[in-house]
Amino acid sequence: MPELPEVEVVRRGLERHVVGRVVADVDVLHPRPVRRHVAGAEDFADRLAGRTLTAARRRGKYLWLPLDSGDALTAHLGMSGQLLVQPATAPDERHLRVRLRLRPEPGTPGVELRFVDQRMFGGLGLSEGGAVLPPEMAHVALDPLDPAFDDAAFARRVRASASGIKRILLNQTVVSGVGNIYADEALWRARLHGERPGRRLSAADVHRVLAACREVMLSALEQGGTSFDALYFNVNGQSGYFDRSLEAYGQEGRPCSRCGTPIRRATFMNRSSFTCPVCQPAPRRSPRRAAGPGGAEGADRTRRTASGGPASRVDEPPTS
DNA sequence: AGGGCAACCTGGGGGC
DNA sequence: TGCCCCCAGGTTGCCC
Repeated sequence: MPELPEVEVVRRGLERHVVGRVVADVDVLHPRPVRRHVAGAEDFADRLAGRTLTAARRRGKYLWLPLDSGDALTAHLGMSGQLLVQPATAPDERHLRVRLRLRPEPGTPGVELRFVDQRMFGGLGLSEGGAVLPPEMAHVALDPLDPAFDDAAFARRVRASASGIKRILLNQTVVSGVGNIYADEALWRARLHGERPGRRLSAADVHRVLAACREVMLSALEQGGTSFDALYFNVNGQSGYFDRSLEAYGQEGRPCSRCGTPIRRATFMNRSSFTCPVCQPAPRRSPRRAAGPGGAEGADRTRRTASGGPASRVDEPPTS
């Protein structure tokens, strides 16, 4: 599950191994990953052939490689995407979707840039005139590691919002690069429950969770960034960070390392959230009760277990 | 208008 | 043994 650190590791790998190379030709083996290119897979391949990849850039979880044509090759890894640099002789990966053959340099073996993606939530694109910043990414905010990230503006925006802080952290138009895993980790570090409405947080709360986002992402970046020396680089969220350093995400039932209380899993936003019920107390009432006029569905009232069960969570098992 | 949420995908794993 | 359902979650697009 690539979030900012994993994508940044890929960017560095691209910078090192493919920038300056010329695309010889392109095979689109599955149409879905280039679905965003409305002119079709063939046009996508034609526009890349013969072009030089001049840089490797990133915004949030999006990548792009400016071309000498002024266009850009764009990439998003989605949930399961990988960008691999492989010798042309390497056997095809099971989920190989797009192959870019790079023009061989004298005296070196042929190399390919391969987009491999099991689930195909991600994809490649060709952004016209997108070398500086693809318009398709203009809506994406800066990430917290960007020196130009405006902490004060972020705090103002959070504190003006009725949404839960986790939802805000996952909103790429507010802050980019944070996904479900690092959101949970940052909230655990900041001792904040993800359903706490932004407008009920103090400025100190917001700065604390922002600092925590930076800490967890930098920590992951250090660990991931040490392991891609080889020509082959493979990043799909499996950095060592995942095994060693997670305090909350995926730790259901394990004792919180601060207070020993078992970490709890809850369903939120159609996915899992992991929290320490003691360090990260849930907001008192459901975040907003009947925020709007149409609260019919919300009739499912806050479920409360006296013995310290789930404080307030709506658990709806999908109907089968 | 902006927030909330289902759909998009596939393979692995658990349960029966 | 085999099948079926659930689960993972980033982003888009639709609905309210």
